[in-house]
Amino acid sequence: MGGAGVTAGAPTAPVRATLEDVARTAGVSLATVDRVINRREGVRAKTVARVEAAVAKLGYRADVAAARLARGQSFRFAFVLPTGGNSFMTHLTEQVRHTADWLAGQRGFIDILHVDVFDPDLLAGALETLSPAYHGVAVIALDHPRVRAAIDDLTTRGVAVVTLVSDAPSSRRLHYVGIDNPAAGRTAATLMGRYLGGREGTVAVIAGSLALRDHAERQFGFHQILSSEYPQLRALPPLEGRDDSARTRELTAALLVRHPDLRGIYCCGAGNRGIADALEASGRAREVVWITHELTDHTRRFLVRGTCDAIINQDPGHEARSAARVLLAHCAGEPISPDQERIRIDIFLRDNLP
Amino acid sequence: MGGAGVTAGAPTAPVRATLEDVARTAGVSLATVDRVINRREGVRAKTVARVEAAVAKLGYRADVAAARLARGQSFRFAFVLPTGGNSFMTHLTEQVRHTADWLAGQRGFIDILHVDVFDPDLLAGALETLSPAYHGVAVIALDHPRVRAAIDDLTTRGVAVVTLVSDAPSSRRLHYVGIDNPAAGRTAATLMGRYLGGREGTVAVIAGSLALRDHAERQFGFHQILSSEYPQLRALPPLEGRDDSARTRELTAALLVRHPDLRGIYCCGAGNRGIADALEASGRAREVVWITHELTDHTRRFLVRGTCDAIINQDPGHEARSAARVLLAHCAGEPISPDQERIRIDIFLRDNLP
DNA sequence: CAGAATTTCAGTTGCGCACCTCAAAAATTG
DNA sequence: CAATTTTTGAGGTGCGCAACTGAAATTCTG
Repeated sequence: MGGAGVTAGAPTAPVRATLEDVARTAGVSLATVDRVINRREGVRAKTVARVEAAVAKLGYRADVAAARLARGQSFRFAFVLPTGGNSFMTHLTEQVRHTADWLAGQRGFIDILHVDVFDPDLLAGALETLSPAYHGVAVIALDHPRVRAAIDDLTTRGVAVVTLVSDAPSSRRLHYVGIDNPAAGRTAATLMGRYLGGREGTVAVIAGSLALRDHAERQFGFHQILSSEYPQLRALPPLEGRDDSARTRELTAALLVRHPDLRGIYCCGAGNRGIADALEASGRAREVVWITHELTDHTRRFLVRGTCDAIINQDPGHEARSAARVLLAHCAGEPISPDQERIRIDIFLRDNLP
Repeated sequence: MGGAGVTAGAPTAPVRATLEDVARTAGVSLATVDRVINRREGVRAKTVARVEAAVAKLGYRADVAAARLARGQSFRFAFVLPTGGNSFMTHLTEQVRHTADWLAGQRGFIDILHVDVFDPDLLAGALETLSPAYHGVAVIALDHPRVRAAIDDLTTRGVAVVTLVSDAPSSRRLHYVGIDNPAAGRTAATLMGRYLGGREGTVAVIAGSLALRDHAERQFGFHQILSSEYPQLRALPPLEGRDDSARTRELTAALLVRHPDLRGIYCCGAGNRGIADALEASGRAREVVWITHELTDHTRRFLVRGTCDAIINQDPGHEARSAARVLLAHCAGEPISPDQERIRIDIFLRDNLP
């Protein structure tokens, strides 16, 4: 703007135009402006135009605080989270609790329901018997016909459903809050391939369960890139550690014995303590590249110690807030800004830990 | 909670406790509750305790919409951004504009002032002549005595100052919104070292200007890790490309000629088009590991094409929103949640691009 | 052209809170 | 005990908007 590259004069008037200002300059009453603004019917086209001109002229923008207060509506959301669960789920639950705290100031209320989300019948049952008082539901979904049906049913009943962390893509859910899992797997593969330079050898993949859509998708993405871009690395068939440390330790220990040329391990689920134990016990922790998911107290320690080489992460805080924002915006008929709601695939090395 | 792992009964009452509810259960008047809530004086300790007990019992939380409306205060913030500038700065400016849009609904108003932020005198001058009508300022700082003095002066006058992207650590700014630059440099070095496996060779560092604190810090962090962890890689003294593509192309071309054993380039500033051009012209784009900063349309293309190997990024959208949130929270006397305001060091590979 | 049906508009209320005033009540002091 | 100070109550106002009520203006009908 200004000549010398500096424009530090007095700011433009900080006063907001109110509905009344609009009414006055349009020469109509408050009520008429309200009808135009909120798209109620019963206003002549000519009057609408007059009001809209006034709105444009004054740069009127509704005060969201006043609008919310006047509307006086409040919303109830249910977050369906796993019972028990691993560190990541514990973090997520905690973040949902924080989000609930914040939302309580915004006329939004979150109830956390704990369900065994890995059992399709239990999960579907929980969704089916959900109180009709809820305006929205966030659920760690399972891509299973019964669950899908339950989600579709809720949607039909007018309840907004967002899937959280794990999606049910073919359902009629409103939105998915979580990462692109195949892309996360590809990211891990690229990192693995580059870290291993041109070396030949074997790479193992350990999942919690391939019945879980997110684990399967990560594994798929990983294999896709590894086989096409790094043919000198031989990927073993994926193992299932059931997200259990003890079992994962055994699997890892067996791998290390059976494959002296083991160069890398990609863990696309939980049970990381087992992997760390086995790797450290074998004495090959530094030479084997281990890439895993989710930043927790444990994985952070393994990364700092050098046992783990990279962590692919999704930010549970962001996910919890995003789910709440999407639900609230949908129920209040407000728009959302897509790129604020996109959950990124974080890569953490020892050096960029938050 | 529930026996079968499912607790999907009727939610607790969705009604919010109001100030009046608190007054009634505490057996005092609205005015007294107000005095307690807003920490006004003139209330006996015993009465304070009674009110606080009622607040706790009812789980009372002020309705932020109503509070904001009643308070009726509004805030003006100035964002001091560079004139012209590179892609990153253009993105940032756009994101600040979006943020301004959002903030306008929250009784916050942002004016964007364009200044040549690389000239300490101009920048300090702009800060000094800033209208006193502003409650807060976000500025891309320069770590220079005059700028520092200007910031301290604003702070003394009661204006909240946050530094954005580039800090002035020794000033009395309220908060720094940006990444840990030495850590970003270390991250680049680790990636470089790992990507190059055990190979020997030369690594070049290109900065915009080492007089810029962020560039210097990145370069420092990079060298630190490279020399201590990857001694087989020889880091050349940093070059200054002045964030200019043409000049950076020449520098890069000269590097490629002079150092046949050049294995990697770390660019901790702008001017990436020059690097890409020179690398692609030399035919060594695939063998030289190039790591750079800031995800833009250009760097994204270089990454997808394989010319660039990794991008260290700070999210300008997050930074703009965070600066606005911090300023607003400070002025309104509200708390901020630190881990939501922490700007992460993103690593982007071809596979996890947003 | 009267009367009915419809469209268009103005006026009013209240959301929950902050902030203010003034007077009454209680506690403290000499 | 009276005089003084401290604490509390009652009440009001207004923030900007949504939503409702009822009346006036317009159009339609026979």
